[in-house]
Amino acid sequence: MMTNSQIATLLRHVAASYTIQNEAKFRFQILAYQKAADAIESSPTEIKDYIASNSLDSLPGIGESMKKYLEELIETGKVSHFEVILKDMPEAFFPLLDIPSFGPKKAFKLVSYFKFKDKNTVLDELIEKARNNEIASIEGFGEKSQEDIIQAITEFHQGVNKNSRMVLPFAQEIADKMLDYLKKSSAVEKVYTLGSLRRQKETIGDVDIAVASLHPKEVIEHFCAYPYKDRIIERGEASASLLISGGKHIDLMVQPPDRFGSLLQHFTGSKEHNVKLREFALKKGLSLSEYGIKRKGSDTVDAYSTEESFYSALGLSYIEPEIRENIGEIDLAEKNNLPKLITLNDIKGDFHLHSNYPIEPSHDMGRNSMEEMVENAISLGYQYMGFSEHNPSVSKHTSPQTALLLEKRYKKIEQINEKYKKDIRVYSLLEVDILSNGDIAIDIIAFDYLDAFLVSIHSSFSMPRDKMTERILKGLSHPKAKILSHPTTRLIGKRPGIDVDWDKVFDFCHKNNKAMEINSFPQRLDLPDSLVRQAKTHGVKFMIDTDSHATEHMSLMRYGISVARRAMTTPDDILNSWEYNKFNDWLLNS
DNA sequence: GCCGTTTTCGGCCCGACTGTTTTCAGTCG
Repeated sequence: MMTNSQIATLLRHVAASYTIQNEAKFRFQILAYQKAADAIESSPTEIKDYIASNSLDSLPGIGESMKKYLEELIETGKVSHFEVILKDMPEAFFPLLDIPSFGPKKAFKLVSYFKFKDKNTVLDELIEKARNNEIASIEGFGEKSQEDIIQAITEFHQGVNKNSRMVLPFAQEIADKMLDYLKKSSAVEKVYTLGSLRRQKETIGDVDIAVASLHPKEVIEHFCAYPYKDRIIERGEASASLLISGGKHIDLMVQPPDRFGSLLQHFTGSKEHNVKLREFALKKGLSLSEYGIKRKGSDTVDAYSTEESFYSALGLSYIEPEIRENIGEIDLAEKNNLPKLITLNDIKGDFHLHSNYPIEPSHDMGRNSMEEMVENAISLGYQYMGFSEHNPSVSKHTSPQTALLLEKRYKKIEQINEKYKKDIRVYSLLEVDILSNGDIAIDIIAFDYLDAFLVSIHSSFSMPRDKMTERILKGLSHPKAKILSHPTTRLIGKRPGIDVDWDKVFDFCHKNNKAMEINSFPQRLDLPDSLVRQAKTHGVKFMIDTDSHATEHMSLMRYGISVARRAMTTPDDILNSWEYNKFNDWLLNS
């Protein structure tokens, strides 16, 4: 079985081989293979599943030929066309491509020069050659590049065991620290976080920052003097880049205020959005860059101080950063048909809250009392909320004991409703395990003490797809089971999601008025944005919840909102943005 | 090799920075 990332690597190897064989001749094949590799790598759906559903060409950059190659790859484990392209490349060539600052040319030159043979030792051998001063004399290399090779491989070895991408709050913290630092310089007029952090992608590689200033030199000077840097990676007139601890980069770009709009647009990306946007502009005879817009045949570059004016000059309505991912947003902007995305202000309740109310749960309890969480919800302006502690543990309780615990809790929630009735409606919910056979962890005699419940998977994560799908559908089949909580169960960077026939689950949810949760915990963000998009096409509705185990977690809602925005959802799609009566009707009567 | 409101051919984003050069090639985003 090949993973998407392994397939992407294979395609990049093909592109690199083409580059060595004849870059000019294969120029556009090289681009095509790289584009296909990007698309596959960033796709959450396995290639074999695309093939199974015959939808491979829905991926941008996968056409007729690539489709055939991938089918051959999944079926036989190899592609004869690729083998012909790759057969003359030494195997020691490929590991070098993983090293930052190495491309195909440099890698091939060194491997050929030293006649490296072994892919397992080539990195060490190359460092050895550099230390022995055998590289500086090669044509096109020198003392500095010899040193750079040692540094690049060493840093690669240090960083390779770490998770290479950060979860959002971690990256935000790095960015905020730098923003505070930059604001100390009087040369800085405006400063923004851009790149994937501005687009609120679920994980962040590098932190990108833009500054508006009439004195770029001073700004770069100040930036490069950042006390928490490991070293300066590059330093130019309008941009610079720092390495900070953990192998992360902070990249900076500077433009004067009157060109800040095009800089924001350029540096926010995504790369795929920008490429598409520039192709779109070219057809209108316009060439785009961070400096502005150049009309064909003209030498002047028109400046735009805001992104709105930049997009408007292309005949497009403003595109929110979260959806700049080449997912059809440019077409929609051209037709002035972009959806009005959900915002944090639209949210009227949180439905996945763990208090410390003692019901001897199967998993971790919350830290705060029900009252504390209710008061926090009121301060957030919510109109309704639900407590959904984990069910009492199955092994330690008989079914009547569980019912008794839930009855007591129900009375407690009734008291709370009485106390806070002017401000908020509190529902009695529960997060109920779906056991491995599809049964749920509470008995029907407990249902009376619940307005509704969430179901979720907390065990037996690796089951065959058919069995797992059946398990989820069975768990959701109870009338009061309304929400599938953290549906994929993934933990970013730690645990992949479960294997499920999502189309089947989404169809079931749509037909039976069940909701998918968008869990806001930054390590979860589950459903992921791409599956939210997929679910939306089935007509599925969503609950954005925090899964809070303490009052301060309740502010994580913003990350779930980001996921929902990236999936182009509107308030109509998000149940907990609905007015109370409509929402109540869905929860209790649908 | 991909793609389409200039559609089945003939295009394909745009520029910064570095090191090794003396005008440019390679890499990156």
